[in-house]
Amino acid sequence: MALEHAILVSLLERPGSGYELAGRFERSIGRFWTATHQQIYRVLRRMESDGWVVAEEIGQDGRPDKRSFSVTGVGRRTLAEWLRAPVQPEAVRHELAVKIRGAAFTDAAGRAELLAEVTRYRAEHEALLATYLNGEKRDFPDPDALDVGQRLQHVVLRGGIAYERMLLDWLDDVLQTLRAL
Amino acid sequence: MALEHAILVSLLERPGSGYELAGRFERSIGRFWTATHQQIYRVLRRMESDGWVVAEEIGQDGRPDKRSFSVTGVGRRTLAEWLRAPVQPEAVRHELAVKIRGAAFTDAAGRAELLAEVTRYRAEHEALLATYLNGEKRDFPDPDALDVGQRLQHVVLRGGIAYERMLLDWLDDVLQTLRAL
DNA sequence: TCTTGCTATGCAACTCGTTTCATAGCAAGC
DNA sequence: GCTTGCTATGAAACGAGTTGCATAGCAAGA
Repeated sequence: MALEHAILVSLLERPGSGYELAGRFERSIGRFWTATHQQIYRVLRRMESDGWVVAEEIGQDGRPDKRSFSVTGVGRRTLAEWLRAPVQPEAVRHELAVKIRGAAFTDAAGRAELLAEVTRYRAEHEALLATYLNGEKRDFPDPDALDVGQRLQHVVLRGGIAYERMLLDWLDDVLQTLRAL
Repeated sequence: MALEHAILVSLLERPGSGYELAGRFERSIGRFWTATHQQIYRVLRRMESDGWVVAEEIGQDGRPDKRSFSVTGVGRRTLAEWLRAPVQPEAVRHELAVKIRGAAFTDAAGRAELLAEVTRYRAEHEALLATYLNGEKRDFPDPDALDVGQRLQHVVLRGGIAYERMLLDWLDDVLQTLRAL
């Protein structure tokens, strides 16, 4: 499990409440590690009781109080230790690939519907690539003038961009293959 | 959940026992949908009681009996229905990306260790690409002489190859970035 | 001879992840 | 006035996935 560690990284980049973290997981970190607010709150409680993070109660008027978390020395050391450990082999789950192989066992109408679905899926990822490229222009306009953290964030974003480009090319290949059956 | 559907596809490609399925998930299907033998047995039992598959008891001498499963008409229809449904947005979990961003919060020694780990990880995926390319040469030597099922299997394999190539390029980018910090 | 490994299936316990629901006040729009 | 939506947190239940263990016979190698 690495949700704890993803949270540690996010809180080191900037302290924040569970709610704020959930928002970040929706937006930026969720690109490479997804989590719902339920998971985040549960894991945060465990991390707090293990002393990895501490909460600061912030009373707000008009809004519910929030608890802003920051990483402790223990949390930093835990992260450093995890960084040294080998990357776990990841569990691949590519539903579309299953569907494509499954298309061998349906009729022409079913394959036509799959083709339409792949087209829709492609458009979704084209939009995602566009937001990545926009984010890159916005956040990293001058790649030579970045600090260490920004350079690392940038290389991860480049990974997302490379992935989306590869995916779009492959989806074109899939569409051609389906049409040519 | 799509483990059921991955199993249906695999059993349509060729009927087999839970054990054989587990082997296929280790080797070929596991490239895009992982599962352990525990999951497979459990799901097979549910699928059997729902009438998606039927078992044929095969007594073997010297070895334990096995139950070979094949897909029923109900199973086929279930698969066809699932094929028509939209692809679910997948839960991305890219541990290495978390580690790379985490590297901003460790010292030079920690970053050196991460660099070594990325190098090891790269070698692993280089080997994986080699087995994909070998499999492609072996199973699809003449791309123009394939039936529908093989064409679809081939395009999925091409996806795997494209992914690994993209990943290797990106890992080179990561290594350069880490070295230049 | 002993260990390791393969075929073949399964139980039990646990952790992880998702979904649904609940509370609560405020702001914005219809 | 009513609904929708945002900030902010959490309980409860369920479903999915992992890990460890058990059985059992045979084959191969140290």
